[in-house]
Amino acid sequence: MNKGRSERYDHKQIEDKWHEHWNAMSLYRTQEDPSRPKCYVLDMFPYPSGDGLHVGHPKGYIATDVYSRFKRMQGFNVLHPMGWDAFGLPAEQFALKNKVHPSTAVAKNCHRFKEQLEKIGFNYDWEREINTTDPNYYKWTQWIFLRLFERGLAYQSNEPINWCPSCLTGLANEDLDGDRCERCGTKVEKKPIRQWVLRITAYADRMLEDLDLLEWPASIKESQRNWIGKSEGAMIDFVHDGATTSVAPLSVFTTRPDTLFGVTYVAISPELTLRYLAEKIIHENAEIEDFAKNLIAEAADVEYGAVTEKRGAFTGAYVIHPITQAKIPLWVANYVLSDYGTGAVMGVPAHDVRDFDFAKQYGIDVLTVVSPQKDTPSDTHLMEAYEGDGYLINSREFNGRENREAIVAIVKAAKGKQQTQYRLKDWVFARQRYWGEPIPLVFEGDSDVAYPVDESDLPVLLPQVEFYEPTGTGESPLAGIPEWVNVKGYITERGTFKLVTNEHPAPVGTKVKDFRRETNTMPQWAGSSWYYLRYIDPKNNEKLVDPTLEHYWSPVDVYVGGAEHATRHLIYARFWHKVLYDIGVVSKPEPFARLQNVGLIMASDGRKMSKRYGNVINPDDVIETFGADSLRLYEMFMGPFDQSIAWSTDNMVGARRFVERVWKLADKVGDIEEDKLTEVLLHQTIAKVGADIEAFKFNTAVAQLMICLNGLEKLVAVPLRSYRAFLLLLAPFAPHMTEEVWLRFEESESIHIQQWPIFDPAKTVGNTVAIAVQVGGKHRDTLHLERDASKEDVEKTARERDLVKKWIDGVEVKKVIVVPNKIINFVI
RNA sequence: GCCGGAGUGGCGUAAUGGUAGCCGCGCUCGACUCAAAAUCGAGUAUCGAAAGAUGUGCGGGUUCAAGUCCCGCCUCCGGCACCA
Repeated sequence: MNKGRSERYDHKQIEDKWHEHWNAMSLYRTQEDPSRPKCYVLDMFPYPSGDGLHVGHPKGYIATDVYSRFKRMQGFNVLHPMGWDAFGLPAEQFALKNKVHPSTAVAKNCHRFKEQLEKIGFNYDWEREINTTDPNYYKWTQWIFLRLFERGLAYQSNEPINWCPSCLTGLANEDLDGDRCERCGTKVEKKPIRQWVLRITAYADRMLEDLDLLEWPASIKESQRNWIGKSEGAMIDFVHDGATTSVAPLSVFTTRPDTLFGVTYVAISPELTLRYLAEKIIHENAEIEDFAKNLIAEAADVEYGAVTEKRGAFTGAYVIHPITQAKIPLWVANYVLSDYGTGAVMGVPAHDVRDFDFAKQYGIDVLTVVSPQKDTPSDTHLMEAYEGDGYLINSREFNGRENREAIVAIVKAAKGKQQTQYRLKDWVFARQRYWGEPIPLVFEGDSDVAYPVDESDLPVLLPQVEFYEPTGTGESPLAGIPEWVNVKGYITERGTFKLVTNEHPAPVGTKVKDFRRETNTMPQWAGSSWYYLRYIDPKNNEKLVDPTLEHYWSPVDVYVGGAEHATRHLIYARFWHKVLYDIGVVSKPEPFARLQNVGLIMASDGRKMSKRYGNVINPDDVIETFGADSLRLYEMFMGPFDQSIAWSTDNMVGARRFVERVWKLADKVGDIEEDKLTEVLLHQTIAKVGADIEAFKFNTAVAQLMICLNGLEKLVAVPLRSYRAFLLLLAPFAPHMTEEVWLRFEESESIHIQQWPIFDPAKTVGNTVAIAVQVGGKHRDTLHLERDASKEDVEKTARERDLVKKWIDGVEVKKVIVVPNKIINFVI
């Protein structure tokens, strides 16, 4: 029983002690157990920066910790791992600045991060710790690349890509913030360099469709939908006027083929104009060439997103309308984007605001072909474009038909074809930097035909070198390491490159040749696109993941991280997962069944916490002063989990008080019966806390625990039964203190492997209820009655109350509404 | 411009269409103390002495009853944006 009065609550002593014990007894080690339901709870693993953690970082980790402890107590076999996303530009730049090798810096930073995390008392299974920079890990990142390569999902490109002149590397579209480098804010340039690109667009449709399978926040799904940007429409060809049959016609993409008869010009982007000039499709014309070049230069100058004046010029060339065979003037226009669709649009001024503006400005005809009412003559003097639906006019045999309904027929008549267009672009996957996974490909001689490295030669190790500064020429620093680049080997019958060394000579009779390695590395997103699978089988060197284990643990049940990953990590990981699904490595179509976004913790000044502003709160300091349990409780209590809220050390004090009051309450615990009121309170609390944790409403779960504590404190003596249940409910939030107190009353093992308390719905309600009395919708009195009292009794009692009489005497009561156990309203 | 989300005390916030402000912070008063801190107790939306009235961004509406539902606005946050 009660082992004497408690000592003063010494969080430091208690927390250190339990970290050691839990470690020693491997309390949180996870093993597969097909007899129990599994629950895979995952945090977005951190990039271990040199600055260490601030109090905002662990908020999500605390939530998954609470959730996973709760699920374990409910009988689930829980997988809750942690690791490090340690490749990438930030790590490399940190290393350059501090004059250490990235691998040294990473090791140090990981160590520091782990130390900080351990102080918070997380229940991670550290035996499954992973690190994306570990060759045993990136072997499999490279392996996945080879699968992409062999399926034609990785291709080389010399198209101009986004080049950050400050980071000295190419960037994917997703790494841009408008037209600036998302990392350093520098305006990116278009630069044609050789790149590896992943064909993510091939999966656009499936990624869009399968969003419906996911229990994710609506905002994230919406962001992904916007990012993928699907448009249904048609591709329609306009033959160049006077061109020979060998010249390919000009294709335009349109979502409004129904307006085809309203085309009064066709506009092409300045880039396409230059190409047409070069190919002599447009007659040599220095004026137009200068004009197009100017438009390109201007566009590069203009602030991103700014709406600029529409400008254009007639090129002198014509195209032929696919149905009417009319000659349509070909214009160059600054509002036609070169990298969406075909870089050409059909101009329908009457039914597109942009085309209307352009046509007005240059005196181009406006021809109405859709009229909102049937049999209404067209308004030949439109004041603005009509983008709505209606009936076709001026459209020959299609006149009178509903515009949408006629689309298929018009496309057919124009010999066009239905087509879907996406905003999403293929993923620029190569980086011209040192600190990333080498892309496992080789080239023979000067050829640009790539051969995949044979699987038996994986991983392709990143060479340990002194000098790894970027070259700035667009080449990776690896290109400057000839002893790494130049290799000997042969091409196997499977078409793979097999390395030949002194230790591993070629089979007799094989012709060994010189090859050079691909020197680009992978972007930081590579390692994080599949890491959730590695935790399932972290030591496997034969397979990416054992199928039985994968089948047991997949998918991740709850994934927690910041909303800023909506269109990068969460898109890339879904893409890779679907490829792995197609080749049978994983068994579920989606990696993350449920996603919960964690809101930022802002500094108390309302700004982001940042070293730059000097407003960072270090969790180590908070834990030193208040303890990890208080920090955990406060971060869960501060507000809705997904909302960003400012840190307040004042409010932090409240959490600490709560912990101390629970601690002190142990002194009042006695082996006595639970009275009815306390029983109801406990059952209500069990119900509420469980439901709230499941729903990630930790703030109201903690509030309920406080309500419960307030109730227990009012008792002269606290029944052991009640206190026990309370500790169990609090254990996921405050694992150290509850463990310490628990073992004062129990001979048993840890509180964290106990059964979660069960509640009886019948016991969550008391015998009496408070019923509000309203007269004319206004609150006038409160009745305390037996629960489930009849409507008649409630009304009778209410009518006898002075406070009610006062309002209903002398007025006509038209109606009486009674909501059982809640409210009675006299309608007057 | 399109899409998604949010506006409630001094502050963080809470409310299956059913007593708006639970819980916490702060503040006020009281107890304990030589004193202070800590702790404990009482109070704390606004106006009003009270009765009562008012009150969830603004304006309408539906309903016996609206923070919650509907219509029209305003503001803030996030995504996309000359995307054809």
